[in-house]
Amino acid sequence: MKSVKPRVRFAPSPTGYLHVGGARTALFNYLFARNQGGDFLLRIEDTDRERSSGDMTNQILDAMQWLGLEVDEPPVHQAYGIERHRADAERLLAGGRAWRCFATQDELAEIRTRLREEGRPLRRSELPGHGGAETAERLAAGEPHALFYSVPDGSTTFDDIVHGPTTVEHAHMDDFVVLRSDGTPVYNLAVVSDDIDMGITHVLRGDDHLSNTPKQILIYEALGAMLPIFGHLPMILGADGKRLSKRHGAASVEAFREEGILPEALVNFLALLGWSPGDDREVMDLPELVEAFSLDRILKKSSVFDPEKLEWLNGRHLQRKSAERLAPVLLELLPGIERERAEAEPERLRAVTDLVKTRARTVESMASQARPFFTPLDRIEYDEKAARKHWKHADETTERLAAVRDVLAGLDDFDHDLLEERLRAAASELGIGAGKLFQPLRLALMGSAESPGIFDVIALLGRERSLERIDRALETLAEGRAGSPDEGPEATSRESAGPSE
RNA sequence: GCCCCCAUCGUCUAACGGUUAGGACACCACUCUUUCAAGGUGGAGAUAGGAGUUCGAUUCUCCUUGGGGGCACCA
Repeated sequence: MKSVKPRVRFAPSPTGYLHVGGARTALFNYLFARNQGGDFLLRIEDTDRERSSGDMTNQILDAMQWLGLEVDEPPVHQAYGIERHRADAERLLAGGRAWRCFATQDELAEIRTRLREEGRPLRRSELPGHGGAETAERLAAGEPHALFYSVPDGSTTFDDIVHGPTTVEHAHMDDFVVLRSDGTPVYNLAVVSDDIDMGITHVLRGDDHLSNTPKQILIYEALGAMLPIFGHLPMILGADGKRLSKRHGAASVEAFREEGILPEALVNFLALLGWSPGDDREVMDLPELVEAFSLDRILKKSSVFDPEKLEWLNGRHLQRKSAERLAPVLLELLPGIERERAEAEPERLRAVTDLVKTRARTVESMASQARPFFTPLDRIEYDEKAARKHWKHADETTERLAAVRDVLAGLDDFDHDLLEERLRAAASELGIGAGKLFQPLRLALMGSAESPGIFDVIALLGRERSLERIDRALETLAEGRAGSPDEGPEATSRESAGPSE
């Protein structure tokens, strides 16, 4: 057995954002290449100039980089190979494997309809006045014409790496265009020509290309090239069983990125669609996937994209990821003022990140949980619902917050365990359950009834900020602007009404 | 219409012909607890249907049904 270094490629057409289906295809190619120590290449199928743009190409490049799918060679642009495509088409013609077609598309459509009814494939012999003098004349007259591949009798069999042996009868295959009358190549020719040129050994692509494969194999053979190994990956469907599209919500890599999904999570999730490591592992990063990947574990069945599982995985990766690496991501999602302040306190940002990453499923939610830690005093807003519930009785609340204030004011060391000891003691002195003290306090410190553990919050806020926040809450209560059951929904304090420090 | 492909819990999946058909997401209950999460424990939930082959089929074969893809001078 000779072992050739595998060379694979991902070949998207730059007609929009990188679709998750495309990303999955790219990923499998990448995983295979890395696992085998082969090369992973990128080819932009920009033959169709009208639907392509450099902008879209850059978006694809960005998305792949974000996912961590590094390419081994500069991207190839299919459009640049057009001369070779033409030359290959000429070779087909010279070898008697193609014919010139002077018929218009309308004429062809008519012929096709007729043949379809009769159950016969399109062949050159079906064209009126084929061959002979007429063709020669029209050619000499310089009439534009397309080149059609001439499908021979027989059948084509290939051993698909995921589907196994597959055979197609040529009788079911029409002769097909390889070169348009304007001299541009058609997909099936261009791909084969490029894959030969790039030395591609394995073609891993979506299921939807399965029925193109026999045509391409015929071209390979006519061109005298060695066949690559083909592997057709199952499609990714939406919840309704239809092919995944924008209708199903986010369908592009970019969209998930904007929704706060980590690249690790998306890669992990995509890898698990149509493939599994064989054991019960689910949460894996790119290197682990590379290590575990093998083509023979690819499924044939198409799979449904489940955004909820993606989110769960994202949560897992959030927990796995170090605060150092997460903090910059979080920082970007903070609003201006909070971002500035967080940036000025990298240590605190890191600690806050550690605290919130466990309870978040997206970086978005991580950011919104981290935000209150950095909100300037006069901008803190108290959640209305929480205030109605936990600050219901202003007097009582004031008494309790004041007690907490005293405790904190008397402490130099804001250590988690010490805080817990003192505050629990305070609660029992007041003769109330811990929750009755902690919830109003949480609201005072964070403006919300939901936050990380209260002792962590205090420790992280630090002495000065904790005290000033409690003071502000006390003032707010005194002014009766929050928590009063009689007041309307506008009772919550606003920036404009905020007390000065 | 013709051709091709596919079929295990709602979803992602495991089970080289012999398992009480396993795990994960989601769901439900309980638990932990200062809130929200996370975590822990438990529960419900599948081999599409029908014929074969076999001592024995999720697994092999065929049919049906269902789903997907393709049949362009698109890629």
